Amino acid sequence: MPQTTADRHAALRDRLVHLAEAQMAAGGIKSLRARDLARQAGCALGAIYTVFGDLGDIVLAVNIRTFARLGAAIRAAEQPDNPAARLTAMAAAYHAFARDNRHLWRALFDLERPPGDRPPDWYMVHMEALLAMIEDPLATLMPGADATTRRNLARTLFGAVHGVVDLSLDEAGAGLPPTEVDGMISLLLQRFAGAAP
Amino acid sequence: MPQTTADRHAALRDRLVHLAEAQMAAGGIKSLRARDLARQAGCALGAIYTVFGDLGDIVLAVNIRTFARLGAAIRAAEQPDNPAARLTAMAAAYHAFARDNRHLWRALFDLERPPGDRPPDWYMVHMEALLAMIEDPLATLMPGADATTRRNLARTLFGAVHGVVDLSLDEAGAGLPPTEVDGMISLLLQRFAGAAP
DNA sequence: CGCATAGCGTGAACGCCGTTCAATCCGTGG
DNA sequence: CCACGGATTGAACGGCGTTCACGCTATGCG
Repeated sequence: MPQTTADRHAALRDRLVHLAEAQMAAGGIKSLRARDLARQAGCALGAIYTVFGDLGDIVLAVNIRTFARLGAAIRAAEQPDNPAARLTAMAAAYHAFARDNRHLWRALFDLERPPGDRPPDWYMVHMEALLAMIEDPLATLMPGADATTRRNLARTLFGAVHGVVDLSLDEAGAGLPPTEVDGMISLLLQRFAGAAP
Repeated sequence: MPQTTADRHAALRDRLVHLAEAQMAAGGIKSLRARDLARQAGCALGAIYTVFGDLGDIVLAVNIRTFARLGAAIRAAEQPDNPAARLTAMAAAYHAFARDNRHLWRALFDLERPPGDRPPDWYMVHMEALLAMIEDPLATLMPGADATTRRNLARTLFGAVHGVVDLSLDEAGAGLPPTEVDGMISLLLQRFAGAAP
């Protein structure tokens, strides 16, 4: 009994996720086609729906992997003792990851959920982990702040960095030139950290 | 000759843009259907393509109107003399507009352009006008900065505010609670403005 | 070993989409 | 009144995600 049904399903899942990741990295979410995946994976069109509910579920599976790589990239950034420098280093790592994984990174924020329902648990877990990494230097920076304040500040800083990176990677005209992004984010964070509370 | 072809085309354009705006406001870009528009406008399906190249062109026409309303909303915000207060007031107006026009506002940043080509001119014009409004208080705040620096700073601040607003309006888990957004943005801007150059 | 059966994989078919274009309609000039 | 040309039409096209009735195969049983 070398191949149970579950084994075959797991193998197919894996093949589909990797193929979808490659396709999304190359052409973005919108370039994902069920028929292309089936052909590349060597399975029938309908087989996809025996291991995933729909194409959106495959995107979610890819996003899990992307989130893991993003977290690793930020953790791998040097973490100076100086809290402001640490925030800057994390932001630079975030920017670098977004730039180097543009389509996969964008897919993280393109979850199209039916209106009003929560994001998947795993999304929250990864996101909370990211935000916790920001809260850490904040605790040093603002020893007096309570947990709620730190939580809100972390979300503010993340949103701010995310927004600057987002607009700069959209060639939409509102973004900074690529060479200026890290410097400007650094300035923003330095000024935030530098002002006395 | 009460109705030339051009008149009829102009009237149809107008009807289609307004219907598309209503539909997008209610259900977002993705809820726009050529067949719905044709039925509601009382025209044939093909008639749409006599006045617009494709559905994307209708979205662009709606976006022009949204951009104009956004600009008006921000100009209508009180403009205190204090530069930091002015930035805060503009950011609050931006947030309020985004909250009250969620889907139309989001459509502004959902331009799907073929990769590598510039956004339409009108987009740049409106965006530059927005950014110029930010540069104005910056000139007061940092008298020594040259034009390029001010331009980069304006884009940084816009991106930062945009990012915080964006994540908070996505119920994606990374955003601030709605009640905290204005306060946190204000704090961010105050700290930015407050630090000595 | 042969047969019945359960369940897995298949790909044609479904419904919906944006877009096109041959056919039709109609206002106009002769 | 007719003929003509541009404007309008909506059926048709190609492509999409998703489904499901069918056939195949692998397994348990007589």
